[in-house]
Amino acid sequence: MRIYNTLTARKEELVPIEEGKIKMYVCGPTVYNLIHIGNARPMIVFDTFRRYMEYKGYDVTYVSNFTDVDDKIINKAMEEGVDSSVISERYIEECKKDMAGMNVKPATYAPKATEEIGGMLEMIQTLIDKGFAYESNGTVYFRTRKFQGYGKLSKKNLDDMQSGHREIKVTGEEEKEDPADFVLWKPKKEGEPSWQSPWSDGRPGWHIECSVMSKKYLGNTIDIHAGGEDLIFPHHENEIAQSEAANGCIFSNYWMHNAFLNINGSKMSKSLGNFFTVRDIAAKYDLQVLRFFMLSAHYRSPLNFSDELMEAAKAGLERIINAKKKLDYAEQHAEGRSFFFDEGEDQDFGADYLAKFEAAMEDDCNTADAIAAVFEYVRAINSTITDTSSTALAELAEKRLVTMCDILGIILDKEEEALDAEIEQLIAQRQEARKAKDFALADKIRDKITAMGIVLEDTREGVKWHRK
RNA sequence: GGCGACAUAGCCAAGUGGUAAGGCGUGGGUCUGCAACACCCUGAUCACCAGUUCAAAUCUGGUUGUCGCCUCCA
Repeated sequence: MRIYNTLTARKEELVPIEEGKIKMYVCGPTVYNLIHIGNARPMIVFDTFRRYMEYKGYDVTYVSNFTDVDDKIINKAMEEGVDSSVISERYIEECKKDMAGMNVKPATYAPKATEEIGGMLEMIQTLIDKGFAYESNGTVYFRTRKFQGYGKLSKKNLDDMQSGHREIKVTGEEEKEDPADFVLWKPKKEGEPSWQSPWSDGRPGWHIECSVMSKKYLGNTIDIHAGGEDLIFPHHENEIAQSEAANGCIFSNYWMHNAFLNINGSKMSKSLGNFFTVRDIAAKYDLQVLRFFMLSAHYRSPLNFSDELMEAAKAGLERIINAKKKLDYAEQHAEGRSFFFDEGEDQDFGADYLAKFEAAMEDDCNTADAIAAVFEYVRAINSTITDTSSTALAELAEKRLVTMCDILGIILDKEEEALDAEIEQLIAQRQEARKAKDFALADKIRDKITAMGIVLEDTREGVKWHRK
């Protein structure tokens, strides 16, 4: 498998530290609100990457944190007059619901920053002891210039940055030795959550959290660290500085970053009024549609979001689901168990499409190309498999289709909750009317059923239906 | 000001040296009582200019345009 490594700026063969195992860390959300669809992109693409690696037989340890101590959480808590843990716990739960809806597998470990303070205190102390950090009035800063590799991920150098740097006068800023230094620990203000430390009662800086959680659950050197491209600088650059300075070894061998999701061509923001939470989308679509939509472009390309594109994604996904239904039907009505004589050339049906699918995934997780293979396979299924095919052929075809969709995290036979007795009765009545060639009545009944959100399909084999 | 990405049919999107995958949509057809599903047919010379090459969407230089990061941010 080849993946694009931000650190080296090229595609590289993925060689795990330990054969057959992948240790990866994906930066998780700050839980101060419902997650938005931009948050969903890394969750979906890296979950898909994980699924593919697991399909290939790798033992993947997947760590994704929740940042549950942060200014935004504290502000929200103050607004509501509750403890900040009330806010973070609430949105962690909501986030998990959204992830389930998008069929994102739970991480192997999903640590919360507030439960890892001990490790942070240790790492900060190590950095101070090694001369990479210093304390001033209770605040601990990282001595950026002391770390020689600083800028290697984002390809920035400290001197360039300075020229374009705006004047930022935040409290405490004057106490920095250098403007590029960043906070590892800061003292609490009144009413803020805090932990005791040798330097002050306070809380950790954002960057140190990930360094520590990665180290605890995955070790000093990991295979892959991933996240949104906006995290490259400063977050990931700072993580590298902290971890490598403290641990004395490479932090992560590969860095993967997904591009941003835009809304109607511009960046999503509350002020522009184009801000959508995953929950907003769930009100209108099955979240599988959102997932499918996200995978329709390469993860490193900017992706635009709009109603029109969601509708197109929905239509495409339905095409795949229809093929699965067709196979289910064929299996149930097959005329013979084993392959028929004239199916000789189909005994490895789908192998070439699966190969194409895998080849696409091998090339930096090219899901857009992989989906093209799925569609080509769907066409092949639709035009060669019928209810007169053998069960063996239909099952083989289905197995391969499901394999591909499992990797993409698409569930083909979701739903079909039992029909209400009422709807079932209506369908029966309509069939009666059709038999009697009373098509006016039949159409009237169908309109009624349609109004209930059910789409009927009359096929040679009988009436099929699905929810709109 | 510094760093970087991108520009492919109506829309979305693969393809990074050998004469353009796939999806949605449109139009035509087959099937069907009709509709839906499905199938068949239907569409681009790849922003522009110059260059390298037997050969470029694909490499080089330039032009134009769009976007991102440099500040909390997926």
